[in-house]
Amino acid sequence: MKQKKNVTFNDIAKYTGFSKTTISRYFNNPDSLTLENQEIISKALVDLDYKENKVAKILANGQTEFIGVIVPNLHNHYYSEMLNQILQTYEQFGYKFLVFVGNEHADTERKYIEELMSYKIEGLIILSFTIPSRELADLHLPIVTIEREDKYVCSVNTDNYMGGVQATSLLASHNCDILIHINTPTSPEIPAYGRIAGFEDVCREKNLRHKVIYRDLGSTYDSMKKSLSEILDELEKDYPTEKKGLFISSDTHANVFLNLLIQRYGTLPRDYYLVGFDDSPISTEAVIPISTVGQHIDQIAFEAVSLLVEQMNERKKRRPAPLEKTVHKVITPYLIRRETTEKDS
Amino acid sequence: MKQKKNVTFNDIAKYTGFSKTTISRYFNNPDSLTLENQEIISKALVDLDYKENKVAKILANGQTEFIGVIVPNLHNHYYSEMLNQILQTYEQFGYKFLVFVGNEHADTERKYIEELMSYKIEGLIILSFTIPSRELADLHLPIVTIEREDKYVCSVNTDNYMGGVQATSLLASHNCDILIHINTPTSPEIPAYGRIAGFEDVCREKNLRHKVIYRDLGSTYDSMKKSLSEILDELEKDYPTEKKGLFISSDTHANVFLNLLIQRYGTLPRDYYLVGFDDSPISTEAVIPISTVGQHIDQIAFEAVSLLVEQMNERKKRRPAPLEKTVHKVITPYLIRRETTEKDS
DNA sequence: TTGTACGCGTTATCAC
DNA sequence: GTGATAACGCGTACAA
Repeated sequence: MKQKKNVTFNDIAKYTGFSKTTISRYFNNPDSLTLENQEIISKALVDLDYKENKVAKILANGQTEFIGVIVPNLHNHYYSEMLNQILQTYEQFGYKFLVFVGNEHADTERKYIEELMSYKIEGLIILSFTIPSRELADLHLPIVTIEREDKYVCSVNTDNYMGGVQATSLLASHNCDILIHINTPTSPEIPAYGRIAGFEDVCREKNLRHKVIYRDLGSTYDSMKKSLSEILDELEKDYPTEKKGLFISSDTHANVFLNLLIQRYGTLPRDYYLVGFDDSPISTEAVIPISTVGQHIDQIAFEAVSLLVEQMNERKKRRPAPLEKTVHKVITPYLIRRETTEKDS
Repeated sequence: MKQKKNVTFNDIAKYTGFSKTTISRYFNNPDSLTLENQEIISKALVDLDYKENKVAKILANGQTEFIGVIVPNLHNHYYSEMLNQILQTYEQFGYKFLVFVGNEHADTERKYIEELMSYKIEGLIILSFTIPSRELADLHLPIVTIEREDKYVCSVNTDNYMGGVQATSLLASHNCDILIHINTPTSPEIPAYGRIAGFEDVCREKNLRHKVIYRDLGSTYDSMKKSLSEILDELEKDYPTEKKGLFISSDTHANVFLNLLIQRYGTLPRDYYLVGFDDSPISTEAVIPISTVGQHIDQIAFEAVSLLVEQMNERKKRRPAPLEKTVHKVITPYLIRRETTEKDS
């Protein structure tokens, strides 16, 4: 089967005259060998061109150093960038990632989780949202979710409420006559709901005229364009003269809305103020750079892996764990003022 | 160490009265058991809640079903979408992917490859371009590269030459007075060079006035904007009245150029025709949808994994392999006509 | 059709 | 400081 048989501890042992045990110790506890013997083994490794075999190591000590990851997709910039940052943590923690794309299909994701379990992953990071956290908790495996329903498991989320507050306050500071938030219908169970709550709270607190427009914009560019075009018509009709401050649920949507305005008026009319969400590339690359609220994706990824590593380490102790309550970390977002709010200022 | 000891073949064997071997056969060659006994074992699996352990399986038969993947980054839509499609092939081939982000640092990538080897990956897909294919070939492992220098290894690439021809022909069909191709300095060794060759060949063949502008546009939006703004100035100066057909190396760059024009003129001037490359989201989301050449990322990913699987299967045969020459598959791109060329038609 | 015995390459537990 | 020996959980000749 195998091309060339790999060099093993046995080969090194024979070559050097030591036992397998000593070779093992050279790697795991070198100080217990004399410097002399370390040298001998070190040389043998080179002579024989030894390559380590982590599979054997895993079977022997049970530590795979694997973390499973399930993302809904990688089209969405948020997910691909999050995966990017998660993978980067290899440098700090040394864990390897087995990645699956769930495509928002619960049973597929369950199958993936089973496969991951068979590879003895030590922990799991979940970005997909089809499987309830209740069910995830039953896996009895260290788990961290990111930006999804997280009642029964540990999680790291953006402070969406604060994001909503920041965006709304920015619009308010420009003295808009009417503040409008456009979003898809959102369950209060998921973190993104905070954006809506933040918007409403600021408006109420400051006693501002406002409105939330809930509408499913679809996932294709055309459906988004169609829905937003309708919304634009409504706004033009309902608030023809008012200075309108729009907080739109994502930069992608904000960009479509902006393009509609440009196509209609050749420029961004003075009575429109726009803020998006995510600080995704499109917010920079749009004809007119879009003000937005950014999530610290790098921090979130790092905190998620940290939180997971903590749990995994706890598991390895002899007295397994005090298993405290589920931890929910929250990362504060940042506001970026760009031209859709700071016009020719 | 371990929470609860896992149920093993031994446990099932004791429970059912069979031997471990029979249990193993139940999974790998069930037909060799009587239906009756299959039932008994099947029931035992449920009773004991058996979960398979692939790590042990690997150590025993050497087949990890792991494929290593190294991408330069995941910011770039092309890479994240390619990874997306690669991961999807799990459904057809069952291979799991260990993914690393190389960040274009050769030594880091070498370290990652070593780590991957220690996990006994069966094959490797390389999208990063820092390590020469000569060196990759020396790993003596099934390898497929995608869209990079591939002299000594198998690869799957887009037919960049054809892409260049398509883009250029489109511009030519609009009777542009001058055709211009903007690109970064590109080595003839990498597939993307074909775009330049295709452009030049079409222009020469049709005897068209043309020019290739080589310029490093940097990687930030601002540097791109700055460089392209300079190029725009040059074009305005050199070809003030000519109908200009621009083939730009990527949609991202084409979008920046488009935005510059819009900012300058409020609309896309009638004497500018633009074609980008990649069919990335920005080409659709731009103020004016950009004509572009699309790569069949799904096909490329599928062919890459297929090609790899072929090599891996060959390795498992008793007479290892006729090891033919390296295979280079080529996928034809598609042209999308959008508003930057098909104006009000 | 089923079982025995050994191997896969490492770590862990004792001894010495 | 070092070495036997037994796990780890499964696959596979070979035998019956």
